[in-house]
Amino acid sequence: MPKVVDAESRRRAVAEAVFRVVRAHGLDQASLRNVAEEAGLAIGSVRHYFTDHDELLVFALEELTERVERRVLARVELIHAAGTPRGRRDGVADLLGELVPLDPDRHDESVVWLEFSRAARTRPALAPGARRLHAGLRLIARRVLERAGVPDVAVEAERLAALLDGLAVNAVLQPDLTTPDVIRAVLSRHLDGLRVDAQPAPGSTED
Amino acid sequence: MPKVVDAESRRRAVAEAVFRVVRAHGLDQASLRNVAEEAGLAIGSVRHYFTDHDELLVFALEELTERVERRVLARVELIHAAGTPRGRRDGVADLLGELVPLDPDRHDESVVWLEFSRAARTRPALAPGARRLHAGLRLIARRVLERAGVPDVAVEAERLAALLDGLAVNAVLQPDLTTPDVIRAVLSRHLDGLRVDAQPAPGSTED
DNA sequence: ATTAAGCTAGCACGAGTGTGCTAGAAAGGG
DNA sequence: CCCTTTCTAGCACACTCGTGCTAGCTTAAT
Repeated sequence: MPKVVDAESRRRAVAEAVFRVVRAHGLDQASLRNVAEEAGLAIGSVRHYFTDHDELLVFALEELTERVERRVLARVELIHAAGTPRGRRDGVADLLGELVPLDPDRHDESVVWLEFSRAARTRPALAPGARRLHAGLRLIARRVLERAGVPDVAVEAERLAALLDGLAVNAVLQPDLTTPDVIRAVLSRHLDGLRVDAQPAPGSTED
Repeated sequence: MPKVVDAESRRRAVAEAVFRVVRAHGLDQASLRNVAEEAGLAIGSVRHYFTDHDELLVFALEELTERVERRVLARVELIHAAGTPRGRRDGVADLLGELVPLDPDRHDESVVWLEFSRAARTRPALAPGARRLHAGLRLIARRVLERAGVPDVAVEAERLAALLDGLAVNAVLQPDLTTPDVIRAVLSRHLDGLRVDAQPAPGSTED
């Protein structure tokens, strides 16, 4: 048999190249040729792992989603582990901080998120992935607020989700004005207004 | 002399065509050919009014900005006219509602705003216009909060601006989930949390 | 060493892009 | 009338795009 290459890791490497191109020049510049060059491969090689241009973008979007989900789930574990209300509040702040561009890595992630989400508006192939990310954020917001005993969770979850998205968008579009310090201050102010460090709601010790 | 055509109104008509194409298919589809067809003109005609593709997009962005500014300024007039605190609070709510996609027209406007702002990240020609819109929103937020006597205006203005941007983005990207009702509820909740209907700050009767 | 599969590399085609340039149509002033 | 200027229309060029297709390289099993 031939040279055996771990196909999945190769696909992930190409997805990384997609992220770099999108980051630097926008999603519409993520052509097969540009991505192949960024990945250090010939265009034919990329097409050996992805039948379609669409499939490449869909895979990259799934890759992004999984990466975010992995990070968020790790944070959820930490919150479960924390016993004191104080520890919980810090855990929540860290969890939400995970979803907002506080460091260069997450900044890049937000850039790619915005590019893909925007593209999904006019590219049907990307719509399911974008929807999943959107719904995931709302789910997290809802869970966090329920646990904290915040009233009117439906509206508050939308408000929190909109704030997080807004901060991410601002950091992406005007990074010199929306610095990590500003983001942290705004987020902290919002949590104070919600009294997230209050006692947990009754019957919320499990799950 | 020849057939005299009002050049400025013709440029504005072409800009409208840009908006329609961007709305329907995204900014990267706003090629000279597509825009010309949408405007019912030949590509050569469009190029008679715009030397460049960039100039066309920059003009369209300026047109969008002027439209928003006109609407906002009209609202500011109304707030100045209102005497009672109650009237002022309603005026503020209406002003902020002007910046968020509550009806189809403003929805389309938000779509175009997001497309241009995003494009400005990798297209230098659009950067000044996008920056102007961004700064304008913050200026309005700051002014409104100062008038309402909200403490810590710097952070609160960023929070309000991020919320407005986030609502707009969500309405653009997932319009079936982020309905006008949701937007109104979130905005109202946020204003309640700020106590915008409190007494105006001392020395804020002028300007 | 031979074989066959996975992999790499790239040519070719039709479609779409911005732009330089040109030729004709349209219409008010002489 | 004709002329001049604005406007309209579009050809042509070089470029990029996704994709169908093919030829050669690499390597593990026989």
